[in-house]
Amino acid sequence: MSVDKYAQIILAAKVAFEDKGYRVSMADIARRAGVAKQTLYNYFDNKEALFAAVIVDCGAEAHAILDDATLALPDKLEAVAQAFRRVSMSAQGIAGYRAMTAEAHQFPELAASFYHQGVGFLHQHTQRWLAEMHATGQLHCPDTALAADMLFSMLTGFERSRLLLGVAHERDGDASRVAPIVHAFFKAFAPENNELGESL
Amino acid sequence: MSVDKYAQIILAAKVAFEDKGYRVSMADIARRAGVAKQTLYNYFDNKEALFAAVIVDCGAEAHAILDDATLALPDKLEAVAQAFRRVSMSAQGIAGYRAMTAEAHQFPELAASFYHQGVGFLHQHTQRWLAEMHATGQLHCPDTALAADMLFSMLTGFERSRLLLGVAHERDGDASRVAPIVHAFFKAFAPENNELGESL
DNA sequence: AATAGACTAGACCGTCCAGTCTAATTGTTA
DNA sequence: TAACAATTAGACTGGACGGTCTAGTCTATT
Repeated sequence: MSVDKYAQIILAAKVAFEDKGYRVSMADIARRAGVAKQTLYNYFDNKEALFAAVIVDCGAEAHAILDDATLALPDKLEAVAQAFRRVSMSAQGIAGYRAMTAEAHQFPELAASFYHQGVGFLHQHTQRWLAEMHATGQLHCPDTALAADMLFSMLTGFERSRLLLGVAHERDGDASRVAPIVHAFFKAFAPENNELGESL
Repeated sequence: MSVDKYAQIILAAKVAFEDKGYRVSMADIARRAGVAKQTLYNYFDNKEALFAAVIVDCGAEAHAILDDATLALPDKLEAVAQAFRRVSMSAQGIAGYRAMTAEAHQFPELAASFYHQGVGFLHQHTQRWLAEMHATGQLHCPDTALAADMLFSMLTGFERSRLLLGVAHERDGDASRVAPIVHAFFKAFAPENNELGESL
């Protein structure tokens, strides 16, 4: 029962689940890990436990990256947005999202933790930060939950759908969109300190 | 081979796929349809064909609603946004999205048509309309593809994730968010006819 | 009454898979 | 070297499922 083998199994299982979803057979995972099937069962009680471990691992990974990025928050929202986008729109991010959403019914508590460890956490942070900006008059943003939703929606939303559906590929998830999105966000929530006609 | 039975099967299969994803057994679908398993195979060559028929049916349904809504486009973007949101965030919309994205690898051409019949179509329309608005100076929106992405992202994006992951339920997909989102969109793409300092 | 075609119920086949079991092998420690 | 734990390959079980087939029913048309 070595740590190496554990990591090796988790890694292979992660790739396998990303590749084929929860459907991959345990035999397939064992083959990818270069390990006997029984060894999987030495480390994990059953397939669900292995899947859960993989998801938790992904969550921890994402959490670490995002947690790191949020340190920059007061200064640079854009850096946080970049990090979020890098995590979410990577091939692994998309595959993980697909796998987790597909199985959310079967593993509700796991799905919830996937959310809260990942983007939900970032969402919370951002809300606090928006509230500050609102209080100091730098933004006009009374509904921080809605505003945070809008921001993170723009950073993944529609492109993610295209990636999930296989309509677009890879290169779409590049970083060049972050700046205009963040810019648009600030403009949308700029304080109304002049006579802007809001025609609609 | 009656039209009734066909519709009956499609309907039951739609509910079944929404409920359990592509995994539902044909026996289950037959049971729900109140029909013998063999009858399914009288109407459809195999499970894939049945799934495809269901997806096409959903696509047609969504397309009809959205096509209708786009008639209002020059006047009321908000009405279109409402329609889009109603389709996307309904329980069926979410379940269908989940089922289709989960199986996109297995049915790439089907996934593509799902996209193009649904939101992709709306996206195209909106782009043309944004281009017009940009040309007449009503909006400042040089990259219409990006802007349309941002709009539709905000209308579903983050909330859809919560619904897919089972973190939020139903009521989130309500209509009250459309107005502020559309408002924010217009503000973000308002023409820059004054000395707004764009600090970021 | 006879014919044809759709329908039903359920048995059945082959395949795949989660999970168990066993026997042999390897590696480590004493 | 001896003992022990971890690992391996692979056979095996039980069950689910896609898909086929069959025997027989029901309905409408001729």
